[in-house]
Amino acid sequence: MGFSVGQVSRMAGVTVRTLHHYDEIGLLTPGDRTRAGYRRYSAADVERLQHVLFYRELGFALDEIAAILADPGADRMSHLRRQHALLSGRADRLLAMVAAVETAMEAHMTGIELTAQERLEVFGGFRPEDHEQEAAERWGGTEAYAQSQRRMAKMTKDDWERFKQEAAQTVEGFTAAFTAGEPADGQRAMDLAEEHRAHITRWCYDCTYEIHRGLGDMYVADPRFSGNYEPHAEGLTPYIRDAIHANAARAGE
Amino acid sequence: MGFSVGQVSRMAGVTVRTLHHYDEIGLLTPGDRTRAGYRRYSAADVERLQHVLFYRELGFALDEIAAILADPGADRMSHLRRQHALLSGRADRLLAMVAAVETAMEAHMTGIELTAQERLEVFGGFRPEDHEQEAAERWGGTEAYAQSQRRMAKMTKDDWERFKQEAAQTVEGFTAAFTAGEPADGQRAMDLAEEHRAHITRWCYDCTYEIHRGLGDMYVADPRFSGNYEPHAEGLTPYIRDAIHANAARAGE
DNA sequence: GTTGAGCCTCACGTAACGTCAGGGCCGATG
DNA sequence: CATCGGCCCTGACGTTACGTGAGGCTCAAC
Repeated sequence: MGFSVGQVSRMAGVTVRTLHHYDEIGLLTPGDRTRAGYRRYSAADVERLQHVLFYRELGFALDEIAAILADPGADRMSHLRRQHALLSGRADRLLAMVAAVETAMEAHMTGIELTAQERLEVFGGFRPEDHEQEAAERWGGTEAYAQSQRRMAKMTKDDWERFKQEAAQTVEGFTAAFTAGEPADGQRAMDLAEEHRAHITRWCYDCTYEIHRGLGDMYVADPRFSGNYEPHAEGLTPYIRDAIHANAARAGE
Repeated sequence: MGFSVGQVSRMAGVTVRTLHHYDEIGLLTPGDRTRAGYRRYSAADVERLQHVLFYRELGFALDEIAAILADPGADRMSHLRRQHALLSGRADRLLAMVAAVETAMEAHMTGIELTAQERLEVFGGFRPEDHEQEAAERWGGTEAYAQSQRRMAKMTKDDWERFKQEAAQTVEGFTAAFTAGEPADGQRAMDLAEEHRAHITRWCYDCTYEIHRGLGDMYVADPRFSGNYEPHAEGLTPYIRDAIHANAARAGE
């Protein structure tokens, strides 16, 4: 008994070449060979292969996988814990992205018949639709997002303009604090961050500190936000993010 | 205005070299250059980059991504639909894996103090624990799995032996049908598949046709199952899977 | 006894970058 | 105004994780 390369490759859904490769680099050396030199994989070998593929799926390099599997201090339970942490992290991200796409689809459909043109008229290039998608992508908040959608949908043109003006004021404040050289974890910057959070809560949805931190990170990462802030002052976007984080830290959690 | 390579790389979380590479292969050519030859990325360029990274994350090759993004017939909505399908597929798989690891952890902890030794004694190598983990990995059934756990936990040594005997009978039947050359989608094979499904439902949990199909696939993929079937006849495992699929198709959905 | 499927070992090819090397741009600073 | 540090440029070779044959052995089956 024991399995040949072909059998193992079919079981595990990899190519024969991959098995050869893993043998070459010593990641998975079959326990035995026939007298003809054929590789013979034991059940234990196949189990090891499955662990390899598991970690590979999660994006680990082969030498890292070798290190993980070689660790003698790692018992079955610690492996499971590690795998669980890695998997749920990935799953969270994916679910957030799914939610983002769903809401984007919704926004796309409803937005068309409602206000697409009008919004463009009012805001020029700043399209809330675009921001909504990305926002959802980060905090994946099905709940908060739905809330936001409902409120936003009811807003009139006047509301939009007031909303935008308030937002602009906050940005002004941040710009002033930033160019004045005040630290991002200073009193003023944190107060502005809190004001920003309140602004969102008032107009859009209940913005927790956690969500707020997510927003801050996104501002830096997304050019549609940073592109709106950076023209005021180079480096303003990370400054705002840091202020948000400092404010969240101040607030407790 | 417009962004430099460094700025874009920081925004998107990629290296400068990656942007150079995408420029080289024509996947993402910056809209403009300064007189000094510096790349200048427009907001549209950055958006394109985000789409590229999105599909890259999902495992597409760069030339495939180029094709996707080049498709003139693809409007925003069809992109969203595609992304949604891809994402939810991945998310499903990940969630199933998370559930699998969770139940494996549970089984590991409770199993040790309960019956680990006894089960080993009875089955000599065929450890239901191991099978449970892998089963859960496929159909990720929190519900069905919990049910199974509860029922299994109550089984006595005698129950286990009857269970195993029934299982062996089914395998015998499959082996006979297989070696007799009867097709996997034939009457006999499908009946055996149905019997197998009933067997699981009786002893373990409510095995729907969908779950059953998942099991069939797993039997082929996992050496702990295939290793138990293949000794009866080479090729028996895929035969059983095909019979299960045929039976599920016959049953309607 | 030969034939076809499966296995072996080189060995070069490829995708998607990483990593220097050698050399311009440019805003601040002495 | 020189120069210094940071950012940018273009080659060009290195790396990872295999893909893809070439040429030849093995083995169950007809």
